[in-house]
Amino acid sequence: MSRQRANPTSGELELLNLLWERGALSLSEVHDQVGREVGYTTVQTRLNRLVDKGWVEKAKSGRQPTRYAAVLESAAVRETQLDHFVSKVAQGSVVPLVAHLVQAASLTQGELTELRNLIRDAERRHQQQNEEQ
Amino acid sequence: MSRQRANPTSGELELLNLLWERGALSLSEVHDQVGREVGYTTVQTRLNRLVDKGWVEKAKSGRQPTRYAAVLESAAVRETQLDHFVSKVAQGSVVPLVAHLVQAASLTQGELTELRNLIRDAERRHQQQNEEQ
DNA sequence: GTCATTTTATGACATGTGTCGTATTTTGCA
DNA sequence: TGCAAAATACGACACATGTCATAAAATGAC
Repeated sequence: MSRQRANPTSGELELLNLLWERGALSLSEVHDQVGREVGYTTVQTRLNRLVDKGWVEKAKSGRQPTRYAAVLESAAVRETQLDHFVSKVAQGSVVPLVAHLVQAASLTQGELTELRNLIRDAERRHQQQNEEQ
Repeated sequence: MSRQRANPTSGELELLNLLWERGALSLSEVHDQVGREVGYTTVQTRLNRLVDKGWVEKAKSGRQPTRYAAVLESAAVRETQLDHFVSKVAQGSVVPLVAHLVQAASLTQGELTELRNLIRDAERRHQQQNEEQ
């Protein structure tokens, strides 16, 4: 897996997400698992373009059909996209963004607790930095 | 302003952000304030395409040059984009997303407090729902 | 070994967006 | 009023991406 900077479109992400979730897949498997009607060779073309970009790898083993596997790390891509989102879309303002998230996304009790701990840790780090000065 | 669903590209957002921040601008003003080298007529074309989409409005008053103004509400667009982001990019998992935010974005003490309150409110709403059952 | 099925290679077209050049129109000043 | 500058209209090209058709090659069942 590679942590290279990459900014896939939402269509490219459609395929990458599949490969991240299910691991290396053959073309026909990808085609089957794309959850909508789309031509077989359409998927083929798109997958191969991902290969050209170095985001996906082809591996042929024996007589099995070639399997496609994600080269990029999902976490790295998501972080890149998030950073891009914050700077270009949210214009750097994080609070309204999170506000919408905790309201629109119906989070479980457990998730809310996790978030609370996250904030608490960040506040502690802040506290420490202030004391060090 | 309109709350219609819209999914501008990052290039379109470049112009929309300007109009949201500075209000209605003439073409030459937009051109001046785009923070990079780009042809005058390039900006013209892009702005007019935004008009064709109904996302921006042209208003000519007297002999002043036409002014372009955003039709869309910034908050609505950002929310739409965020929802899209959560479902397509983050695959619905909000916690790691917020985790990256509170770590990467260097938030102020005040912002952290706001976030903590946000979470607290959401937890209270949760609590109430449980009691009602 | 033949043949239907599956896999793979290639080429092509449409659309959206970014880019700009040129030409026309409008404005405002001398 | 005439003319330079500013504003506007319009067309064109490039590139990325989504879409697919067609054809060739590989595979496997008989």
